[in-house]
Amino acid sequence: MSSIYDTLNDMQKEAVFHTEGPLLILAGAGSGKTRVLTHRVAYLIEEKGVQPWNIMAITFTNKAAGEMKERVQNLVGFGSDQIWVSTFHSSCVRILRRYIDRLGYENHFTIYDTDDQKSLMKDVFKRLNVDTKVYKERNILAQISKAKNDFISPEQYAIDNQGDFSKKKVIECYKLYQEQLKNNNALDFDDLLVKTVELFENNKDVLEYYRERFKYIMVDEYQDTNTVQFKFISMLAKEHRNLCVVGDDDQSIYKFRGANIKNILNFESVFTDAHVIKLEQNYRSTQNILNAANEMIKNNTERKSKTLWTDRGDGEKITFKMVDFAQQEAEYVAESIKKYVENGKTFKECACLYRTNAQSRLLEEALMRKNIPYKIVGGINFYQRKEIKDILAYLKTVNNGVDDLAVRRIINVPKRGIGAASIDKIQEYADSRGISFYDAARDEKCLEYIGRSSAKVKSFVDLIQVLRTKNEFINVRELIDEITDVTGYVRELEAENTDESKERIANIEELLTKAVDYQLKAEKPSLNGFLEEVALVADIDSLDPESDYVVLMTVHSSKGLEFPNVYLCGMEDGLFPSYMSISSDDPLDIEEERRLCYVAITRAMDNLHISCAKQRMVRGEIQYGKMSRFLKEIPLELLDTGMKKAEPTEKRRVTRPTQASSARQIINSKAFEPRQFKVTKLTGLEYGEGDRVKHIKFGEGTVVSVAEGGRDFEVTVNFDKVGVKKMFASFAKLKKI
DNA sequence: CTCCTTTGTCTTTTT
DNA sequence: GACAAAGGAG
Repeated sequence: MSSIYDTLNDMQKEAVFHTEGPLLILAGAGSGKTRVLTHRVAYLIEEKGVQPWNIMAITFTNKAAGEMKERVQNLVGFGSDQIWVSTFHSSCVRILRRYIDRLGYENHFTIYDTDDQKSLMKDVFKRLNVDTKVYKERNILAQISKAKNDFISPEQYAIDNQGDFSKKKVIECYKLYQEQLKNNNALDFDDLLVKTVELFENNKDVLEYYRERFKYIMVDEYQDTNTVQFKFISMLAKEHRNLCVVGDDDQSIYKFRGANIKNILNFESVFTDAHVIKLEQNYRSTQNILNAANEMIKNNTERKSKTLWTDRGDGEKITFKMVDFAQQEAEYVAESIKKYVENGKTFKECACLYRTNAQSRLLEEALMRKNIPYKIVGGINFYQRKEIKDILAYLKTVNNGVDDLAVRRIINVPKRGIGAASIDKIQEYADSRGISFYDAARDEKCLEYIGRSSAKVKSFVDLIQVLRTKNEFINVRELIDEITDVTGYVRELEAENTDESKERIANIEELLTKAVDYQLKAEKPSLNGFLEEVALVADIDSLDPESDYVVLMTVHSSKGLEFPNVYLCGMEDGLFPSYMSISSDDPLDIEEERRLCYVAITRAMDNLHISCAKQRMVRGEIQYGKMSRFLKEIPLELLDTGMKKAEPTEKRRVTRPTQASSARQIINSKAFEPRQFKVTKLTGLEYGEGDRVKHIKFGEGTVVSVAEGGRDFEVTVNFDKVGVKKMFASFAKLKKI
């Protein structure tokens, strides 16, 4: 009898069937870990009788969560919406919305992004008379973030760094920063985790509740978890101990954000009875690409040994191109993509990866010149744009009157003649009374105190009050319309009539679309819910698999993705690896860069192009770069430098650590041609489009479409009773009737 | 109070 | 080279 689990290899099966107790899955790049996770969820529900709501799966991005949800849905069908599949951050928000009042916050708290944090810190600096020549907001925030990621409170931080004079200011700032956050009823990203763990520590009943609820916990990208995140999941898993973590120590690339690689390296010593499974078979890339990745990553000392192999065959060599100027590199990439597509391929198969966001500009220009559709991920996020932040600040003000940051942002946007002097006076009044900025602005006595421009402040307050009243009756989209209309925000932009202002209007319109989307999607739409969703999206979440465009992004953003045709640009010493890591006295910094490079290489399925430029502009200065040291770690036989000097005999000397016989390679390489794939597979199904079929759970229905996906068929069926469902053919066990 | 010019800083990566 | 902060003129 066949089942969905037949399509898994032995190691994957072992991981899926091992359901009880701690489990560490070391999953190399492209080894099908998402398949393992989704099948494991299916197995728990279908075979072990676990209730869907007893399962929690944590991913890193919303995109990964969404994909996982969908794939689980296809496998399980029933009750899958009861499983918690979400990111660390949104899980925490969900918990905090319910219980944060126990920590003295209000449940409709706002979430501060990096820009908000900076503004708040600026304010803290002002209050503490911090010399901005000596201290930088970013730097202090980084230190605070580090403390938070290690779950160190301001009080503890003060004790730990008592004698350290250089930390004196940081201690003060951390304390006041945290107080201000609370006054504004706001949490920053790190707080979401910290406050949840705090909540668990101080409220045993809450912890008990979630422990009972999440009997089975799975964590994806485990190598990138930090100490608080580890605390969060280990607290939850303590009772039932069914904690399954999936990760790859070679892909740990978020140390700068507090990720603790020890979480994965020491998993077995913390959970002494942990079962460990290695997934080393790669289903994504050609052997040439894997060899390059393997050879390079070997140079790292801190890792669990692991060698990826595939039975896909050697494939194409990796092309390497060195040019004189960075512009030529971009030109070369664009030209190569153009040729690639002319050969019957698509744009969306291509991705350009780079170390820093700044590199995107040249590529963008080159692609534009050649009329190649593209999308840039990262850089300036949609929600970081001025006009969007302004509108959101209005929404926040309407939603949460104590978010001083939001109120101060918009009190004079668009210009109302309320200047810095008036704002300072209101703030002064608010501080002396211990009330919020907005409440001060509403106060009659405060208006008297301001003097001249008090009428303008009054009309601003009236405006907000009207919006608040209206908010009771209208939805988010209508509220945004109301705001842009009544403030004249859009009208002002229209009058400007420049390219820039037109783009801003378009962005506001896009925000409206997003509000409508939210309205339709959310179970219980609310202003608060909208703001929350908006705060937690990452740029990568917006990647649309349907649209045909080249994707441009940093290597960091590319983690977890795969593309048939990958361009790795700017492979120069000082850029990749970064100058910071080269000049660092910690040799482990360069290892992190090497892992990053490993991630980059392993994104490629069929073709990998590496390029570098001898000269490029960085920060308005010309930099002369040498070829990246990482490139020299790739065996020369794997590279095609385009100089035709490689003799054919060299081909056979390619290191091949696997047993894959050449006969098998030929068979397999053929199997990857789409046409053949279709023919062999289609004959295996007894039903097709339009046929009536029967499903064990869903009853009878009509087949809408059959699509090939991975190693299986994805069948879409419109069931008479439950509607349209997507599922895998081998699992659905549909019977033709 | 606002607009314009000058000055300084930043660049590694982001939920 | 871009962008924000600061300073100066109207």
